[in-house]
Amino acid sequence: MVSAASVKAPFDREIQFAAKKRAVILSAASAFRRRGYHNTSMTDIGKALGLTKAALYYYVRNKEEILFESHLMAYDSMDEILKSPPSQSQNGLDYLEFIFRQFVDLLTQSGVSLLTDVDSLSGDWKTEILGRRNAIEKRVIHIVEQGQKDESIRGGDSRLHVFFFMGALNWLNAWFDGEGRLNGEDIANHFALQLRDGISA
Amino acid sequence: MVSAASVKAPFDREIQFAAKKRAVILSAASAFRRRGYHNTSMTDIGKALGLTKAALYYYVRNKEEILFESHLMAYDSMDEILKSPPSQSQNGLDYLEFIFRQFVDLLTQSGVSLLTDVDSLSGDWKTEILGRRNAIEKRVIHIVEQGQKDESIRGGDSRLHVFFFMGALNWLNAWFDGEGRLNGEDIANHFALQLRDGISA
DNA sequence: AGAAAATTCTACTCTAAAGTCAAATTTCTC
DNA sequence: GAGAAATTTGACTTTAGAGTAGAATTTTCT
Repeated sequence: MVSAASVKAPFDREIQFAAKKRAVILSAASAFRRRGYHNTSMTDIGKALGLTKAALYYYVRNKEEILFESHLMAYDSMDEILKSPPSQSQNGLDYLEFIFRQFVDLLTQSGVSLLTDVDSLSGDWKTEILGRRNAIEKRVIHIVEQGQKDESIRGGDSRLHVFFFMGALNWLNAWFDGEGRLNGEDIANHFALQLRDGISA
Repeated sequence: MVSAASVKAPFDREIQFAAKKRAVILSAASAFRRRGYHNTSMTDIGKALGLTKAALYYYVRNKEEILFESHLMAYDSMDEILKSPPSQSQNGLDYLEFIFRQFVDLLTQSGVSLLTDVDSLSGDWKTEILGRRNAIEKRVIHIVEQGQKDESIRGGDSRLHVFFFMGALNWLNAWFDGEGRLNGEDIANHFALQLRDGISA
């Protein structure tokens, strides 16, 4: 169904503004991922969108806000993925694989990027982002521990289990570029298997 | 045996200079790892050694050289590790574990850091560093392929196998901090197991 | 001790890039 | 199509931090 609201969207000022702001963040995030936050100037970000640097300041307060929102966007997506609960038949390992696959898809299919440059954020912004990352990590660790309880996942330090395959995810984000022989699905399949075999009981 | 050369070292000008330069690089590399290249100023680097910024320029041409040498230092260590050949009894998987353990030890025990900020290098320096990284990756991929041949490692895209656990290594470098409950040996044991189980045939 | 070499410092300059502002342009509303 | 609101721009200012020069200090050597 096409809602009344969504039909009106193109004429709604706020929605238009939000959509453009989002485009700025997404485009910048992609550049940050490829070249790094500090190697991407506001002029670069503008140019990629056919704008001058000054126009960007109509959408964001400053460069740091862009970095902050880039991080948020990634963590929002991950939170979204983590919302879907396991089906009753699913043991911990299966559920973990299910989540992990979606993480891989997120990074390979949607334009969302996992950024590493948290230290370029200051004060509250940094605190919030670190908090979000931590919460996600905790959530995944919890899934692993569920799996250890139902004996689908082998024992051992659950955090170390998680750090290992989350590293694969972060690294994937760094080398994957959308071109090349490897497509997202192949990677997801391969990684899912390596994840399973690495920690299954 | 203490060689004549090493006894003389403290009086040898060049050796003293090289040792100090090395200390600059190592200290800076550690700061780069923790806070990032661009969030570490030359003044910071100097302060950590009880020097002013200007004094650093007695040892290095510019900041970029420090980044370059930091990278080199890590890759030299990894090359060193990769030099030891497998023993005749060792299959591909065992040899890979042997190498991987030493990589983990390198990052947790010695002060060496794996940096990610390659894009802040320019021209030849960037090319060289990317080349070195590539060579190491190739070498590790080759080990995996040996393991696939001797059937100790399961089939599948060898590069993807490697990307997975090399991601764990890079990520380890980002979160490990020397304090905390987890010591290097525990991590090495855990990671080695997860590596094996993830790809063994 | 005194000269020479090595090392470090103070006090600058220079630059890239972030951020600002008032004016120009485009888009929407009636 | 006129006026208002939204968007974009060119031409600035500002700033953090890299890099430099020459003097000052420390170390080494005879």
